[in-house]
Amino acid sequence: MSSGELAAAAGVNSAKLRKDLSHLGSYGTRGVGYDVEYLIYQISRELGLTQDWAVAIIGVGNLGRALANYGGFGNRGFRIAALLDEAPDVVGSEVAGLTVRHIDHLESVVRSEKIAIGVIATPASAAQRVCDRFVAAGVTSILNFAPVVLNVPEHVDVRKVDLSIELQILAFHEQRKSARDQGKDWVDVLEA
Amino acid sequence: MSSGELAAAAGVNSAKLRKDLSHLGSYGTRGVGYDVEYLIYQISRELGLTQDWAVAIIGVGNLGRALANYGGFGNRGFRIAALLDEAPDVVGSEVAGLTVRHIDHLESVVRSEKIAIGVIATPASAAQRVCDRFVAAGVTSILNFAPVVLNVPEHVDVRKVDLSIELQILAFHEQRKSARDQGKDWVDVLEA
DNA sequence: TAGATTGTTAATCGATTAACAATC
DNA sequence: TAGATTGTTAATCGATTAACAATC
Repeated sequence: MSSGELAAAAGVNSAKLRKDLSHLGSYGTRGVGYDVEYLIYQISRELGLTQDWAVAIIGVGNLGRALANYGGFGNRGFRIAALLDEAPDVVGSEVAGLTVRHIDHLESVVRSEKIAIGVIATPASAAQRVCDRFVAAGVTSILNFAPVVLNVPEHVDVRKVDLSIELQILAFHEQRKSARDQGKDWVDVLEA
Repeated sequence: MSSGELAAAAGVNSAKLRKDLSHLGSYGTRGVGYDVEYLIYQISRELGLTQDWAVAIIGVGNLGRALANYGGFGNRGFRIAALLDEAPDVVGSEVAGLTVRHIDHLESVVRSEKIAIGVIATPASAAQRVCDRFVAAGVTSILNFAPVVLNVPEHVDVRKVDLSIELQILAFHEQRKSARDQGKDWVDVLEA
């Protein structure tokens, strides 16, 4: 498949597509194009999707359960390897095929399961404490759903998922729509 | 407060900050700076945060419950106005202070509650059907948590929350870290 | 009036795109 | 060899930043 076809499918410029792909290496053939199958493999490898990543979820409330049951992870190389919680009525129960363990086992679970990514789905009040334990146990990638900004050392990556930001973006567009209906053209300036 | 101070706090260039603020209007005073209180109000208004937006959540499983109980929405102008589901054992139960109604009431709820944003937290199989009903009922902003790409008319905004993308970003960085440990310097090129 | 700081114009920088030599 | 398409260099475009006239 040529860069032109790929670019059209992706909705980008073909020169940009070729330049971007060239960062990964020289996987095309002049006069012929790209082997899509091979390209998918190379990109997946580059993005780390060909590896298997063990994930631990801390906090087995509604959000933790939703994450544990979310099917999309498995086929992208993520394996939910452990669920931990503090509440006695949750510890020991089975969720998404795993037995929930007490949070006291965090350090030993990180070691035995080789946890690469820690997911924090606890209330805000517990998040920093859990984070500190992850960091002390050697986890350097953390996904935080709690509505607090976590303090971590330089070498640790934290990504914060703030569900209300998505709503805010929609609300902003919604407002623009009604403003435009009222002939307030200035809103278009902000579109850019 | 001067643009220099604001820029330092936000970690951006002061000229950029001034230029960006100038898009909203001329809210600074030469020789003096900006009134932060007033600036916050103007920006909030611009972003639509001073309005009250009614939100309906369809699908009251673990994710729907987590969203309904998420505290962060209220103080940003979002009000969960309705929870709808299909399952008889969920309909009629109380979640986050609201009684779950049957999805048959979608159209009437959109009208009576003046729903501005529809949140789809159903299984993938039901998402498009729910989406179509939202659109037919006049909702033009949809937040989709189901792992499917929704088909909507031009004038409808859809935002898709894909939880595995956040994990993928972490995995990519995690891979970079270990690659760097092995002296593979090429990964740094991708950082840009 | 002198000092400070905005809003905006001009200069710089980086990213996107067009063009083309290399080559399948 | 002739046609096609890559990988990359050069040109273009837009966004960021520096500089400064306007003005509080």
